[in-house]
Amino acid sequence: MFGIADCNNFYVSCERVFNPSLEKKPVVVLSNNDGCIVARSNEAKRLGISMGTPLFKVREIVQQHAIAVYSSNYALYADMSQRVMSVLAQRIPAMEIYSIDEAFLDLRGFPKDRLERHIRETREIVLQWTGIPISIGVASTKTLAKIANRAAKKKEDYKGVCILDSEVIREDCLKHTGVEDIWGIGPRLTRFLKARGIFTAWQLVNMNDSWIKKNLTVTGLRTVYELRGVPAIPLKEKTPDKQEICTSRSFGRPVDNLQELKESIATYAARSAEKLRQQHSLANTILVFIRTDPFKDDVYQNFSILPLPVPTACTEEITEYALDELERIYKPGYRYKKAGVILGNIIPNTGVQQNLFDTRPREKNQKRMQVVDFINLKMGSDTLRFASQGIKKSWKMKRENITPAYTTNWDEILTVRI
DNA sequence: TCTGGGGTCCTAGGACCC
DNA sequence: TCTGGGGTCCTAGGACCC
Repeated sequence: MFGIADCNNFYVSCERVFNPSLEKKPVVVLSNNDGCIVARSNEAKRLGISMGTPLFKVREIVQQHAIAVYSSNYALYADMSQRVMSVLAQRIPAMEIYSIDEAFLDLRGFPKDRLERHIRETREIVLQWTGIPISIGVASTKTLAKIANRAAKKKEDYKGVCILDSEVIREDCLKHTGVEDIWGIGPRLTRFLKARGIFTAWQLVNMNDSWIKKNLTVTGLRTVYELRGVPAIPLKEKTPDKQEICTSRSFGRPVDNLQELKESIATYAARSAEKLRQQHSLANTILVFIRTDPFKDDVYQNFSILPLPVPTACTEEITEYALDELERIYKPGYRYKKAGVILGNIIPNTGVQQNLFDTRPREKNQKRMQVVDFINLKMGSDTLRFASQGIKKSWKMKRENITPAYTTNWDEILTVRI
């Protein structure tokens, strides 16, 4: 059996741990730059606020019902996530961390009579030790476990745990699951299926394989197998190295000059290089992109890809190239809204093909980066940084209503008065 | 006024090879 | 009038996930 543990309204739950007065009240958390709503408490969901709505479109409802609105606090959420995952890891033999708030659990070989009790206890312990409520779905495949998880969240009487362990329950669940709620079926396939009269998961699993493969490709066929109870998506215990690393942000205000764009690109290049070194890899290509506000007239967007002469993870070198590429695509007279750097063609940093005409002091650079990373790990990120990243960064993203980094910054630790 | 960020996987089609 | 067959590799674009 597979399980999936999913934190309920995760970002909202994190905020509530440190501010219990938010319990039972409508709360939402915003995306970066305070743009869209990306997490909602059950109370906010009931008020009809849907996932991904831009805040400005629901301002009235927010005011009318005094919904608490928070900027994203990723330092806090990432740390809380780690706590939840480490508690799960203590109780479950193997797992795959699937996202910031979800983990697939390997429950193979668990005696059936002890399974439910163990899962329920695990849920209690996570709540008690971290303050985060979770729901757990269990079934014979990942996709079915996802469906069980939805049921665990929706139906009160499941009390947060749903185990889908008989044919009768499976059939009943599939009949009550719309195709749009299947893991792996997105908006486009939903439209396609509904146009052909297929509305439920149960209808989908009864279609024949060749039709599914032809119209939904092999990924769709895998999903259908999983819904039938045949595992087709394995558990990935070890997170594979990233093949592509992207750092991009929208600006807090429009940026109309090259100097500030350069600061942002240097900042994103440095962050990307840091992620690259963390997984002991090197990049072969750098992509830089800039764009104006796509919701306004007179849009300009462009990108430039540079293949590197020698694969690298050196911040200085990556920044240098990235800034060159920026100059090639920058057009004056526009108000830019977003920029980013993507490193691609990533390879492990062992056994690198050298270049005969390379003049860079590679070993020296590598040692310097090691020192920079070490200091930043010990003294806090960005303790040492390149001057090209700018000092003021007045273009940086908007986060007008952010809570302190309670658990990761000594200066922002929670104060309790008794 | 205000609209996120970071990924993976698959396929079709073009370029190229013998 | 007639113009092969069988491949690989790469890229862009589209789909999906949270």
